[in-house]
Amino acid sequence: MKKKLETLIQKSVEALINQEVIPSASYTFSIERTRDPQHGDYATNAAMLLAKPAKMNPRQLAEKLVAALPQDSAITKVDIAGPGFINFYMDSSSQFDIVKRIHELGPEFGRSQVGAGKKVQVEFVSANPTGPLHVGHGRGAAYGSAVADLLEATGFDVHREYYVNDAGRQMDILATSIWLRYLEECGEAVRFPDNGYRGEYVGDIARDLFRQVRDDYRRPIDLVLENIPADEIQGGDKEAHIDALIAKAKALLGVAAYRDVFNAGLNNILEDIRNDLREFGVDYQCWFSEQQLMDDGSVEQALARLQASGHLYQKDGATWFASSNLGDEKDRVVRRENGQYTYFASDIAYHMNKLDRGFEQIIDIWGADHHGYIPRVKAAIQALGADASKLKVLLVQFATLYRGEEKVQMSTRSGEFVTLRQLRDEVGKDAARFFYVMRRSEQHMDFDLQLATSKTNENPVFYVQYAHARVCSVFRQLVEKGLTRDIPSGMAHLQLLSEEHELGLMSTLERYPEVLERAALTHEPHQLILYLRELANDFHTYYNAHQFLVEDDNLRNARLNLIAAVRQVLANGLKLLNINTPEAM
RNA sequence: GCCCCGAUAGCUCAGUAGGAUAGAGCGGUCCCCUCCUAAGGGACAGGUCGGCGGUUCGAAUCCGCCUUGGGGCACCA
Repeated sequence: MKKKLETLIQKSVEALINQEVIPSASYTFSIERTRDPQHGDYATNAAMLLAKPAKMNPRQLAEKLVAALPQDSAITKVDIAGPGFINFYMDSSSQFDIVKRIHELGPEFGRSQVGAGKKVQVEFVSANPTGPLHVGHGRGAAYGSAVADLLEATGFDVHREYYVNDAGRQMDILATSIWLRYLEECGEAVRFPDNGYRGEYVGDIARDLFRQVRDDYRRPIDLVLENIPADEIQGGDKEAHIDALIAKAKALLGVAAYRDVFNAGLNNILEDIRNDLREFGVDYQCWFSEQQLMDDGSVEQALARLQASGHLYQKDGATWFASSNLGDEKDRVVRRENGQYTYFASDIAYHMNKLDRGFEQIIDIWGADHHGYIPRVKAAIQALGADASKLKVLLVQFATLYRGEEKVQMSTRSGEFVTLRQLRDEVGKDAARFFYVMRRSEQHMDFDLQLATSKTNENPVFYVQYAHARVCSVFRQLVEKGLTRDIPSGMAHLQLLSEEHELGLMSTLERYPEVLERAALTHEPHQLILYLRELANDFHTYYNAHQFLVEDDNLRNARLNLIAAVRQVLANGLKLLNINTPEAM
């Protein structure tokens, strides 16, 4: 319809060019669905945009444009309004088709092929396996899976991935923390390091370990603390302190035993994260191990490639990547003076791997605090010979947690944080997902636990779910009242749906595919939420204004078909967001 | 200091390629169940769109400067 109008207006413009009213050139103008029904169904700003080249006032030009407009049966009326808008009123007989289309397509309604099978990878959450997921990760999980699901619904070939940072110092700190808790369990008088992981789960893992190996990994605490520099609270450096403890753990335990403690932590926590996400409705095609990149030589290969293309150099005993030539603000170390690769080195290898797997678009979803990291990764992609625009980094701002008025401080290390699992237990999966995705991802978000956990809270997810349940309820009432429903008859009498509420509802239904496509392409799932709230609102208003189960068979059947279409679209949207569609509440 | 993201109703936020009178939810005041779940609906009140310039027929939206909140600037991950 929009396209049709566009060609009609284009013809009109060409006519005026031929009459030399407007200088010859190609002009772009917009055609929009109007917000206010008083402005017809569609409007164009063509007259206002062409007023200047035509050296005429917009309203006069609009009149000429309208006069030159070819006749078309779909247009019932054309108006000139405001500063020079041309408003189009369309023939209403076609608007009923939407009810039929939704009925025919069912769950498929709204899905499309705009993605044309393009291979897209979406990497999200990728939290370090050093502790359970907290509510900050939850936002990334909800947002990332919504983006992936939207892309899939619009025809992209989507691959969801979690990058597991199972190598590196943080994991050693975890392993050492577990070992120290284990020593406590054995009866040693341990002083826990300031920089260790203090969460309860560390103790849990340690106790499990103790049950399995008893005293096998026990070493006298005096021996452990021998030659360890002072901790922060003792006036020393907490980093040096913990590093020395890690080294000592490795030395006293030996490779195999240390590995055992390390894996106890990794496997335990990873399993927990996996279950957590699965229960949250988030599934991955791949859990990608950083350690594997180290083990299979990918990191070396990646660096060799950068070396070969002249992007690496040595300085101060370290190996540097000359990223500042490629848009980064400074060069970055990839291999430390001590011979160890940096986290960035494995990330280069990881992105090389992504490129090699043939993804046409790579989407990384990160916490907003990592934004400074973007230029160097883009630089790496360029240095590897690919187009930096293949990588799209989407940032998710923190969800600031409140308990009533009080802000909840969160730190994984200190162990004072609210986990995603706790959140789910308190507010449920549906409310959690809905809340997280309701806001634009780059917007800071206040998540008041007390409000979200309150039973009496007016949770917006209920509002949408309730609309769905209400439709179901009407169909139950239909049976109870001994009335019948005839779908074909309803379709044949859709023109009886002439109430303002009904026409508005149909036009809202018609927008769903556009909303879905737009939400997917802009990576903005909140647009879908907004739409669902609007649709629910339209329905509730209609519900209050009119009776559906009326005596008149034809009208009743038509109305039932309309509300069935509403239910279908609500269900399609909610399912896409992995939110339940209750039949009764 | 440099970089990123914000600043819109009392609060939390939308605002679709610059468009017509800036919207919603919550909170406030008032109204609507002899009727398909009132977990609903309707009405009213509430705004210098952080500020000042600029671009133009037209700016919350684009550009510049400023104020202000958060975040980031490692041989940590």
